[in-house]
Parts: sequence; structure tokens; C-alpha cells
Amino acid sequence: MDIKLENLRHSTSHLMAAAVLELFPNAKPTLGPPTEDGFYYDFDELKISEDDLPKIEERMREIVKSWGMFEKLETSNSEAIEQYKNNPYKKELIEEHSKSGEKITLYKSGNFIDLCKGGHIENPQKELKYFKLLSVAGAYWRGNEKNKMLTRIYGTAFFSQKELDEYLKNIEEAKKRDHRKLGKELDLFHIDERVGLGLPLWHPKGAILWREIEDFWYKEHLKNGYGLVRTPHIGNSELWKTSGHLNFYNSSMYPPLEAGQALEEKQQGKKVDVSEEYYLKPMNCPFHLQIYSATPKSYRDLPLRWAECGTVYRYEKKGELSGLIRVRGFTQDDAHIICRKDQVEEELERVIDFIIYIYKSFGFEMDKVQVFLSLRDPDNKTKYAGDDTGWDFTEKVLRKVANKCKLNFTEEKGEAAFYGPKLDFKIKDALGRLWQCSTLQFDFNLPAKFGIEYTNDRGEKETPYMLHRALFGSYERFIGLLIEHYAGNFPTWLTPVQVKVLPITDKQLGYAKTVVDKLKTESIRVELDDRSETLGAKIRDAQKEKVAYMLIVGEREVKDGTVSERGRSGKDYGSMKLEEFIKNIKEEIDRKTIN
RNA sequence: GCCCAAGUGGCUCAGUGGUAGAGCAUCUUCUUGGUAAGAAGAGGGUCGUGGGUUCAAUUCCCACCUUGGGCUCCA
Repeated sequence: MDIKLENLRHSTSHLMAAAVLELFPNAKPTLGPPTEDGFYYDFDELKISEDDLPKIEERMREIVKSWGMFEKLETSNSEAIEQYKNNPYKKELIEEHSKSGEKITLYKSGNFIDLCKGGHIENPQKELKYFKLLSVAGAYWRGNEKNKMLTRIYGTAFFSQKELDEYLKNIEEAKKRDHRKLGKELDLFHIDERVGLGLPLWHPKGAILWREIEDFWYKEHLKNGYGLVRTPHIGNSELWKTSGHLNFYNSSMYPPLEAGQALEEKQQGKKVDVSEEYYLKPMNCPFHLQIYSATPKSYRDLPLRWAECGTVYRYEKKGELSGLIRVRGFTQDDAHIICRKDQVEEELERVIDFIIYIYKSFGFEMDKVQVFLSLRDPDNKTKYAGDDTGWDFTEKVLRKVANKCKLNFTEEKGEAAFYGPKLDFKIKDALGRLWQCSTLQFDFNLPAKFGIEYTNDRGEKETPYMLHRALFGSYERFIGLLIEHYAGNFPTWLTPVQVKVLPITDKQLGYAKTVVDKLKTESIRVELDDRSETLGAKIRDAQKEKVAYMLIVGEREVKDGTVSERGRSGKDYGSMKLEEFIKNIKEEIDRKTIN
């Protein structure tokens, strides 16, 4: 972010803290940084709701009238601690800075003094004008769930009213493309409490979308040298013990299904001596490894690339669920590549190229995608399987390949999978939140845990490496983001209703039906609007459904054997022979491009 | 799970301490209209759920559930 804007927002957060403290003298200020879209400030001992925000804003506007330039106050660290003796949060920060040998600075403006390392605007009275407080939220101190939850106030600030208005308007516009809203309006899916939270139900139009995407995905995988596998939704507890999931992934798994007897017997209170436990799969990898170990493998068999759209179940906390983007049952477009050490780099590169190709196919250019290299947290040994040598090697190789592929990536410590480092590709949703889609994971643990091996060219057994990768990440999340990306105006090859035939009066119904039949035999997804409505109403409704093309047929078209084509952009393509329209739309569908 | 807010017919929303209303959608009838809403009539809601206060609760209070925005976590 622009440093001037950052300073403005940081300064506004000082002003907000000052206003909050005047209105709520018991509040304890903690941290208040600028963010990409604005700023926030966290307070302890502050109980407010969104209704309080206008009051705080009003006080900010009053206070700022008496504010001069931000004034730096030199102080000794011990004096600073004394000053904040009633605020354990600021005290903790000062003590921490002191430890690392930093000099503490305080900044004063008006009557408000805050612990701060600087970075303010020059003239508060003139510049702190165009701000708005947006929401109240809870946030754990230092982002740690085990710490106390503080009260966070979010706001934003700009250098002009125009920019502020534009920002607020953009948020409103973005809400219109929210996949939850469009999912309802376009009749794509819904989530039903009666079925279960986080378990989406796909309506016919949504299922077509999925189907088209899935067909595309299969074709591309076969082209790229993948084999297809299929595995069940549940697996025996022994499998998950071996994989380490029961150790490292326990809290995200649904509790086990006990078997060994039928439900009816159990309900009657009958006991069994031997019971078995099954878990809903949270991941597909252990199954794929079992397929590998079904027969002995030679170095000549590798690399093996096995893909499956596998539905997995993860017991996400309720507050984390969100539309299609965060669910409890979701279908990963998963694949595992099992290969020799000398093949790893090439296989990693191939996957990265594949990911980029897939994004392009759905209109996501790489500048819309943020890439992260997720590494282990070296200080947290309990979270990860495997030794340091393995981690060092896999992290180094992954970094090297990412650089070679010219990915613009950020490294993040502590974000690795328990079995290895990964490259994560994230896309923003309509509201600007980042969601992980593609992932490429370099696993040096599970193959050994499962004891899988191959015979090398000297007749010795070796343990292969394994890459886990998903391109969409999950169908649910990807389709959710796709809905927002296209704002429901899907390219013709994807769109659920490609053509809607609109007869002008009932007299053309017969002809309209022959048009529909013809299109159907050409595998074009077509609907007929046979209501006794005006053409205007039919157009309006088809437009709201976001169908790709409307074919209007009246007396003229019947006489000439033509159709009049209208695009959803409102464009009138005029009349043409039905055959010509079919030729055009089929070409467009085959090109898989946006109309 | 935690913090804040919301929850009224299929959808979008108005409303009130005296057992509910609009528009759209649905159904019926009329209308047969050339590029974004033709007309009339009808049906449809135990006002999220459970308690409490009250003569009386959809409205006030409490708890819970769900949804939205955050936090944590994550494909």
C-alpha cells in the first residue's frame, strides 16, 4: 500500500482510539494498525455494538479540531512501562521491544498519547476528514485463540470524500455478486439445515455447471498423463492411524462410525465382541497409497499420476462455515503423483504449469492469484511429521521450482501441511477475502509411513516421493469464486441455460418448439418461455436468469425459418437462419471463451 | 468455538404490546403484445425455536438455533 495512505489510516486509528477513550474511559487500547482497506484498533474492557459507531465518529470529528501535528515524545523504556502500568497489553509490547533493544517512542496529538513507532500525516485537522467506522468485531489478543478476546473496531480513511464514497459504493456493488446471493437468484444451490450445515445441495442448474467443469477437468487430466482412480468415502481406523491423520488431523475429523453390527441390533442394546471403526475421509491420499501398494512397483513405473474428484468431510467449526467457500463436505479435484527423487522437480513444474493453465481457462489471470510458499514453523515440532533433513530438502526444492516457474510468491512460516511444505494459490472473493484454491504439496512422510516402495535399477528397494495437488482446490469453493468472478454471467460453455426461445405470441409456439427440439439434438442447453406474457416481460426474465442468448421468434421468423438473436448484454444480433445460429454458438462453446 | 448484528409468506422487505401487510413469484381468467415488467382475481405466514413477563407477545426479557461481518482454523 501507498505509504501516504498507510500513514493517513494509522493516524485515523490514533484519532479513533482518542475518541473511544473519551467516551469509554475504562477501555484499554492495545494495537491499531492500518490494513489493506483501512485500519482497526483493538481494545480490552470495551463493550460496544455497531450502534455506538456514529457516536464515536462524531467525537472523532470534534477532537480533531484541537489536534496539531503528531509530536514525538522521547521517553525511557522504564518510564513508558510506568506510564502503562494499568495496561498489560501496552506493557507487554514495551517489554518485548525493550528485549530486542528497541527504543520506545510515544506520539502525542491533542491530548492523546499512544505507544507508536511513527508514521503519521502532517496536518491532522486538514487530512483526518474522510473516514468511516465500519464494524465491530472480536479479535484474540495477538491472534491467539488462547488469549482474551478484545473488541476490534474496523474503519477506513481516504484523502477525499470521493474516494471514500467510491470505496463504500464498491462494497455495495461487490455484495451483488456474492455467490450466496447469486446462488439463490440463479437457482444453483442451497444449504439446508435439515440435511446438515456445510453440506450444499446442488440444484439442476448448479449441477450442470459442476458437470461441465468436471468434464473439462477429466479431459485435461487425461491429456496431461494422469490416470483416474476412485475410492470410497469412509476408511477403517487402522488406515488413518497409519497415515497419521488421527494424530495430526484429529480435531477436523468427524467422529468414527462404529460397525460390527447393524443399527437395529445396536438400538436393541445388543453388544458385539469385536467392533470396527470407520472414519469419513478428510483426505484422499491414504486410499491412493493403498492402490499403489496393491502391486509391486518398478522404477520404470514412475512417475505415477493418479487423479480423483474425491469428496472429503471435515468437521469445521460452525463459525467458520460460509456459503460454498467454506463447507464440511467438499469434493477435491485431487491427484497424487508418486515419483523418484530425480523426477520431483520436473513433476512439480508440470503441476505449476497445469495450475496456471487451469486458471487461465476460467478467466483468472495470474495477477489475480496470490501464491504462498507454506513452510514449517521450526519452533513447533509437534505439528509436523518427519525430520529436519527432510523438511530442509523439500522446502529448498519447492522454493527452487517456484522461482524457476517465475511465480511471484510470499513465504509463510507455520503454514505447511503436517507431512510437508506446499505451494498455495489463493483467489480473492467478491469482498476481497483470500481463499486457497490450488495447492501443491511436497510430501516426504506418508510414503514411508505406508511403507510403499519401488525397486530401483540396481534391484534395491527405495521409498518414492509423493506430491499431493489440487487445481481447483475444491469444486465447491472454486465454483463459489467462479460465480463471483463472472457475476453469474458464465461463459457460454459453462452457463446452465445457453439459449432461451421467446415466442412473441402463442401463435409461434409450434415453431418455437421445433427450434427448441433442433437445439436439443445439437446438445445445446435450451429452454422455452411458453407463458402468455409480453415479449418485454420474457426478455426481462431471461435477462435476470442471465441466459447467454435469447432467440426471439415472431411471425417474420416463422415465415423465413429464422431466429432473432439477443445477447444478455442487450445486444441485438438481428435475424439469421437457425442453422447459422447453431454453427456460431457451437463454435463459441468449443472455443470455451467468454462471449 | 469466541465478539457484534440480524431472523416477518417461495424471494425482497414494511410494521405493531390487542393473534399481520406490500411488491415480485405461484395459480385461475382475460389479453396475443417485436427487444427489460399487459390486466383482474385467488391461494399462501403458528412473525427462527423454547421458556418467561403481561389480562394479552410477532412486538418486552432470557436461552438456544440459523444467517451475515470479524477472530481462530482451513480446500
